[in-house]
Amino acid sequence: MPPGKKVNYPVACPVYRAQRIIAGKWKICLLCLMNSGTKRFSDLYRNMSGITQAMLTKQLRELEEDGMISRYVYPEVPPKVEYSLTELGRSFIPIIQELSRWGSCHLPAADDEVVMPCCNLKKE
Amino acid sequence: MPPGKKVNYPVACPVYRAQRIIAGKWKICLLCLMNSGTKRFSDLYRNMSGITQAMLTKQLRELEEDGMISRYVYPEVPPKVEYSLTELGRSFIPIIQELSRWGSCHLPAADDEVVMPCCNLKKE
DNA sequence: CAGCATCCCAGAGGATACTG
DNA sequence: CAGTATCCTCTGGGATGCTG
Repeated sequence: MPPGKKVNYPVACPVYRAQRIIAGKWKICLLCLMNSGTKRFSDLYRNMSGITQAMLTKQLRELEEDGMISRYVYPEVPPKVEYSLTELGRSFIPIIQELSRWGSCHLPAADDEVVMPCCNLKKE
Repeated sequence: MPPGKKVNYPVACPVYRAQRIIAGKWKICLLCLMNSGTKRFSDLYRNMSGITQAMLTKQLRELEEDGMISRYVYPEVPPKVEYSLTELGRSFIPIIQELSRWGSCHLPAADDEVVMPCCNLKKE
């Protein structure tokens, strides 16, 4: 290997920035669910088994901070909050589909295999 | 949202299987380095600032278990070990490049930005 | 040179209870 | 309904030292 530049701790690299955004345990899942349209908190909660409300809130906040989703609060009682993908969020869906395709082609499937909703859209 | 099936804890899903494989802090970095050809342990170690030998060994073992890289030990003293991408490993490089492109286009770059070697190859 | 063995820690993830 | 607020657990990642 030529002298070249050392690869620094890769946090600042674009690939790693991208990876970090979807690193959360439920992030991809959420993006996939929202890909089919705007969703209420309760919609998401009811359709993800295993997640707690606290965790769901946290993951949603993080996705929002990263600009992947937007949050709209209706001024009502009881509260109503809707989440939807932003442009940025939508632009990431194809990569999720790539990952899914790669995973399906190259790796052994488990018995309890479940395919993310959005990944069934463009399965060639 | 229609009743449909609940999305189970997404560990068994192809996307998540794929994600887990490259989830390690140094995995993508290693794949990128090896993309330019076979590398010795010391090559990798010297070119990644911040990693410890213990950690490097661990990450390499995991990539090997996942079939992403292969390991060849020369029967010599002192030891000489070479690592290289497998077919599977090579097939993942394009996705890394996608991630990099997405990260570069859509996200603010840091000052100390470093781009993974392999990500400069196919930057359109 | 290319590891393995130990010990350690921060933070991601989770359980549970409460509320405007 | 859509959240906070606390507290707890587990594991990915790291530091350090030793060796065939």
